[in-house]
Amino acid sequence: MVAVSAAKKAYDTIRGDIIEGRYAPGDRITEAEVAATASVSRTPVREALHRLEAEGLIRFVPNQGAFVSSWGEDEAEETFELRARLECYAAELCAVRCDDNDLAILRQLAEQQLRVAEKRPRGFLEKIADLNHRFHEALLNASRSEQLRTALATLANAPLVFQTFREYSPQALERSARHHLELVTALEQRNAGWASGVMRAHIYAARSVFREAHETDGVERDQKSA
Amino acid sequence: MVAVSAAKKAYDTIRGDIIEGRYAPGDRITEAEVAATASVSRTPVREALHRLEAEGLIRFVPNQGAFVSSWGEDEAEETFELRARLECYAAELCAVRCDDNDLAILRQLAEQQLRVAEKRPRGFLEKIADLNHRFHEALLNASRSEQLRTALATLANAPLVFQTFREYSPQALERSARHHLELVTALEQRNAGWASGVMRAHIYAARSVFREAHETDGVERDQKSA
DNA sequence: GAAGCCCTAATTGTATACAATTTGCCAAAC
DNA sequence: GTTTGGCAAATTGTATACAATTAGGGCTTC
Repeated sequence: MVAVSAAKKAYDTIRGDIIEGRYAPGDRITEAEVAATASVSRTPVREALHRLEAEGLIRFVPNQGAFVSSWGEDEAEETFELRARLECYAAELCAVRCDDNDLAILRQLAEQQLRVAEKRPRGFLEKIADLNHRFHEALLNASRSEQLRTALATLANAPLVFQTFREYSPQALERSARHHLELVTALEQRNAGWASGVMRAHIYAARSVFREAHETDGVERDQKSA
Repeated sequence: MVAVSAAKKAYDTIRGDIIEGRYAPGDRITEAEVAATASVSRTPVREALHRLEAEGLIRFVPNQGAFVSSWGEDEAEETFELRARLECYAAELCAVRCDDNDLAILRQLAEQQLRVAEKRPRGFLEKIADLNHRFHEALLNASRSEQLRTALATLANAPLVFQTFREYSPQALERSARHHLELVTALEQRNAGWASGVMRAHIYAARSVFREAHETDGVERDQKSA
C-alpha cells in the first residue's frame, strides 16, 4: 500500500497545482514539466491530464497540449445548478433503491454532523467538511447509479465550491446538518418528492452562502497560506 | 486530413465493437487485442479506454483492465432522466445566452427536420437522426457551458437510446420535429421556462416511444447483422 | 483425495525512445 | 521597412521495451 500508482501521483500533483493556484487559468501545462515535478514518466502524466479533462479542470487542444480552464462567477453558478439537478435525482433514486444499511449510515453521518455543528469543537470546520463529503458520497452510493456517479464526477471542481464551510455562519452550519437529517427522514419514509425538495433547498442554501461570501470580497482571494 | 490520430482510430474501433455487440457486457477488453485490431500501439488504446470509461461505456479494475459495462432497462431509464434534467438546463441557459446566429442555425435545423419528417424521402430515418443530433449539439453550443458539455458527454450511451428513430411512428417523428420548432420559438422570445418545458416534454416523449418499443420485444435483441 | 503453495504465463502499468507537428525566429528578397 | 520563406527548437503523439502485478495450473504435502 506504500506504493501508490504513478498515475495517481501525477493526477494529485496536477490537480493540487491547479487548485492551489500554482497554475493560473489559461496556463499551458507541459507534460515534461509535470513529469519532472511528480517524479514519474510522461505516460502516467498524459493519463492524468486526460482524466482531468473529463472532469472539466483542463481542456485539450490537439498537438498543443493541455490548458487549465478559466473560472468565473458564471461557472460557479452553473456548478450549483448542475449539482442541484443531479443530486436531486440521486435523492429520488435513493428513496426507491436504498436499503436499511444505507439509511443507517446516512443517519449516523447526519447526526454526527449536527452534533459537531452545535458543539463546534476544535477543528470542527474540517470535520464538517469531511462528514458532508461522506454524506453526499454515501447518498450517491445508495442511489445505485453508475451513470449518475460519472456525471457528477465531471463536476470535480465542485469541491472547490462546496467546501465553502469557512464562510458558513453557525446558523448556516446547523441548517446544513438539519437538511441532511431531514433528508434521511424523507428517505426512510420512501418519499422521493420530499427528499428531492430537501436536497434542492440544501444546495440552493449553499449557493446563497457562496454568493454572499463572494460578492463583497469577490474580486480577490490570493491567500496562499501554508 | 487523411491521417486521423491513432487514438481516435482506437476509440472508434472499441466503441464500434461494443455498440455492434462484438463485445458482450461484462467482457474483458485486452489492450493488445484492440491494438492489433486497430493497427496501432497500446498507448493510444489505453487513452481510448480511459476516455470510454469517463463516458461510462466501460469500467476499469486496477491491474486487471477494462470491462464493458452491463446495461439494463433501469440504466436506459436513468439515461432519459439525466438527459431530461441536463438538457432542460441547457435550454434554460440558451434562452439567456444564445445570439441571433445560434437561433438562425437552430431554426434552420428544426425546419429542415420537419420537412423531412413530413415528406419521408428515401433514407429519411438517417437524415432525421443526423438532424436531431445536430440540433441538440447546436443547442449545447449555444448554452455556452463547458461543464454541461462534459456532463452530457458521460451519457455517451445515449446515442444508443436516442437514435431510436427506427421505432418512431410518422406521428411521433413529426411531433419530435415540432418540439424542436417550438423550442426555437421559445428561445427567440427568451422564455427559459417555456424552453425548458418543451425540452422536458420532448425527452419524455422519446422515453415513451422507447418504452413501447422495448416492452414487447424487450427480452431479446441479438441481431448481429452485417 | 483435498487443500495449500509455488511457479509460470499473460496482462497491465511505467519508462523511454522515436516520429510528427507546431511555433517562433531569423534571414533574405522585394 | 515589410513581408515571406524556411529552418530549428520545443512539445505533443506514438511505438516499443521493460517492470510489476495478477490469475491459473500443476505440484507437493497432509
